[in-house]
Amino acid sequence: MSEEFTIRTFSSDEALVKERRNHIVRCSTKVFTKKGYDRTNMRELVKVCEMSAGTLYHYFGSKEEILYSIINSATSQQAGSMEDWANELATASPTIALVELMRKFYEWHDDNQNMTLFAYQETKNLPDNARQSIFDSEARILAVFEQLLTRGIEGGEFNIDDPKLIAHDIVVLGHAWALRRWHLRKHWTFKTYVKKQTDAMLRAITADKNTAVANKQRKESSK
Amino acid sequence: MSEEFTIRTFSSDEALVKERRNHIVRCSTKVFTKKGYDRTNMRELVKVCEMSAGTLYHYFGSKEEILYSIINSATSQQAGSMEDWANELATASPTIALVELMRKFYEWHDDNQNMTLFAYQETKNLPDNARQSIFDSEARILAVFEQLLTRGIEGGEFNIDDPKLIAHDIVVLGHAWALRRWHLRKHWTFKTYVKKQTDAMLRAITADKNTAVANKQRKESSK
Amino acid sequence: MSEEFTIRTFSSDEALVKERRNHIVRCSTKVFTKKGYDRTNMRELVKVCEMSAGTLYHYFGSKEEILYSIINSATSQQAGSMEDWANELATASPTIALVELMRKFYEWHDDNQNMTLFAYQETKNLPDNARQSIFDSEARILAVFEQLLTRGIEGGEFNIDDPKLIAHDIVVLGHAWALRRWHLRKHWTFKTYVKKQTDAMLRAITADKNTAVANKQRKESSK
Amino acid sequence: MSEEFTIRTFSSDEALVKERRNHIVRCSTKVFTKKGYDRTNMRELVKVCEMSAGTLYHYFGSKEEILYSIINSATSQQAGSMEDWANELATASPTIALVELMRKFYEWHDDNQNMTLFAYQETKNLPDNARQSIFDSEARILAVFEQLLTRGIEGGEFNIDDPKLIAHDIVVLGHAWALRRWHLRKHWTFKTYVKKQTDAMLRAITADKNTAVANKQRKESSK
DNA sequence: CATGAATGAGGTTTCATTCAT
DNA sequence: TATGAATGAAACCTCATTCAT
Repeated sequence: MSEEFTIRTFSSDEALVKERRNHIVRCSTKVFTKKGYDRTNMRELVKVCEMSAGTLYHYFGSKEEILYSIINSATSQQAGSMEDWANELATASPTIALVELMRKFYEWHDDNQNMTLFAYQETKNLPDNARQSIFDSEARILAVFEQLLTRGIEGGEFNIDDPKLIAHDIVVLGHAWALRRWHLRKHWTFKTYVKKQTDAMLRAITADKNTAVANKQRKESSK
Repeated sequence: MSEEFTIRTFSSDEALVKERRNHIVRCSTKVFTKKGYDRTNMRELVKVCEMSAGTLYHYFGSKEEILYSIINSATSQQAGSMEDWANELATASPTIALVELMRKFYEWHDDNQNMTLFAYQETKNLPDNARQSIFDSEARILAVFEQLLTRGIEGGEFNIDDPKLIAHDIVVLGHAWALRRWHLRKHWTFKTYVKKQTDAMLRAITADKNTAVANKQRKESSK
Repeated sequence: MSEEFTIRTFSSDEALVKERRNHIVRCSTKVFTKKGYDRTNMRELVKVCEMSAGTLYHYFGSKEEILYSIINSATSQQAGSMEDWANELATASPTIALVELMRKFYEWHDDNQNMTLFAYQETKNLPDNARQSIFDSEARILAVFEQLLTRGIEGGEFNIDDPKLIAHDIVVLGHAWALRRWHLRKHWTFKTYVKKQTDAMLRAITADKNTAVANKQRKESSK
Repeated sequence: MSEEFTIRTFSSDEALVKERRNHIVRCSTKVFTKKGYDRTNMRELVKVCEMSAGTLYHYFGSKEEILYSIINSATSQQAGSMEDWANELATASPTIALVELMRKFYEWHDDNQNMTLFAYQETKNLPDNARQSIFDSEARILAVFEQLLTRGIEGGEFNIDDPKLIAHDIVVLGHAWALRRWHLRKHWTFKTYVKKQTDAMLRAITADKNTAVANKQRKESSK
């Protein structure tokens, strides 16, 4: 089993380390996601972080560790938000919850378009254990959708074979808004994109009334 | 309007230029898509092409021009194949044609997984006019699906609001097989992935019988 | 004449300065002699000294001053020990005293192998006045042997042209045990090395009986 | 068993590689041995070699590889010379041969004083396999003296217990001229140093006449 | 047309030392 | 007195591209 990917620091003041790393991640995210990892050099990074190279290397051991932190921070923060939103919608009807959650998810990728592409680009080049950690956050996001879909199936509201795959499709179509903005922007605004994808998804997974009733009865009789 | 992205050569023997460029593109595709553009250096490129640096620079003006050629060659070749297949299926029923075309398209991305991610990664960094040329090929692929969907709608077989968006979704879910192989491979084989996505797509867009008849009539009465 | 090499401090409490400097020298000797001067950084030094960089720089003005102190401390301590031992052996027969003194000297270099090589390596790079100070201690060690040899000559026990050179050879062959351990360890243990070198030395410098008597007479008649 | 220490090159023209490496080694030896390995930077090295950094790194993979080449070149060249001289003296009497060989050996270290110290300093920091290769050359030099001493013993001319140790002492006292020049130069010129060490060595190892004759007879009777 | 040696700017990272706290 | 975060010059090495052969 591979060890956790660790980030070097020369400081032992945990609060300070956390603060400085946050600062560095926040500042470098912009330039990294805009220009790409390899095309951004440390000189530039240091400039946007408004610190000296030496200071930066007190809190990170390498450029790659910063890369990891940027992607990991974005992805795990996203996963956390999704889980929070899902909790808030735990009592809403699956349909309403799904619409809302998709909207939130798609909004995140609208707000962080560069990050979405950046994560696709650079996760590949991370060391195994670092990549695994990113994938874990990704999995949490997929799980949020999958659980909601499963709730809908159990309630008879949705009629889906493979909720895992549908969860995956929802996520991919959200990413697509960021990954393929050049094509999409020509034809749809963000609002219409979300609306249309949400509608299409609901149409595809909503059980028709007969089926819904049948499903519900089947569930209940099997208790 | 921006000028076309041109590729420098010192040779005037067009046939030779074409042959050498093909050779270079073919040889360097593998190493570029595997290791990434920035992480592949010219020394390695020259080695896999089995030529000297000087020769390579006779037929290409820069590393970036090779990058462009690789992506452009792959994308336009893909667009060409899609158009050919669509022509072959021009008389088939839209449903059958769609299933077949999706399978072909997904197979392409299964066979060229690295290329799919590579194109997403690197197209961004190309100069405007080069990027535009890639996008044009992408647009041809989308058009193939859109036209087929439109044919289905016109024939009353499909019931779709926005065939452009559906075409886009089909394409994105094909790309996903390559982009997200780490997640997908855990749960589905290529065959089941294609089957499930195709089925889901058909379920979502196929008009139920009543609707189909109604659609057809409406279409015809509006002529 | 060049000024003495001085070591900066920001403190005026002499006892504290002495204590702290001793501590630093003692702690850093190990890591310096093991890894080399240039390959040991201040971070590591500060860690083994269990103090902050700031504190360390209160008692030393630079890394080089620590280097000097380490070598000087070792060499002058060695010189002191040799002088003490020589005094203890002042009444022993020259032969016995020499055997004993060589053993002590060789033992020192067996116990401080890294230091011996380190002093050879780094003394060269010290500023002139610092180097001179090290050389003075070295000279004291040579003097101990030279005086003992001279006593033996005067007593007619040794038959030597140039006791200064013999003293030098004794010292060098002691250093060799530390400098050339990789070669020597293959063929000899420390014990046999000392025994053999001592025997060889005695054989080379001991006057045969006739010569011894003649020498003694010559000396006395020349008074 | 450890692999050989290899030196990277990007060229496949062996003759050119050899020539350039020779040039680099020759030029950088001076500056390296004068200032030390760590205190000499690549900028300076490149300047004295009159080439660009890129060119230098075509023929060596790292600064350390140059270090190795410098030491290895000097040591193996020295070993070669010693073997050649020993061959030329193969028919001379052991006493004459030893005197001559010592003179040659000491002259080498007089001519290459910086190198001698440099080799002692830096061999320690080389990787294992590189260090081993240096030690092998060292061993060849020791073997030259040991074989000569053994010839002298077999011919009854020398009376030595352990020729390996004597060989070692001869070598160390030669090195000492370079390592300890600051002390030695105060008291002896090179000529007198060689003369005195040679004389002392002969006195120590030459069998007295009775012993010599006895040795010879014993040898012959045992045939 | 083909070669591959040469370039040198620019890449990432380290380091001894200082000084505000 | 003691701390350790901050500095920024300078370290080693790589690279796309050229041009003499």
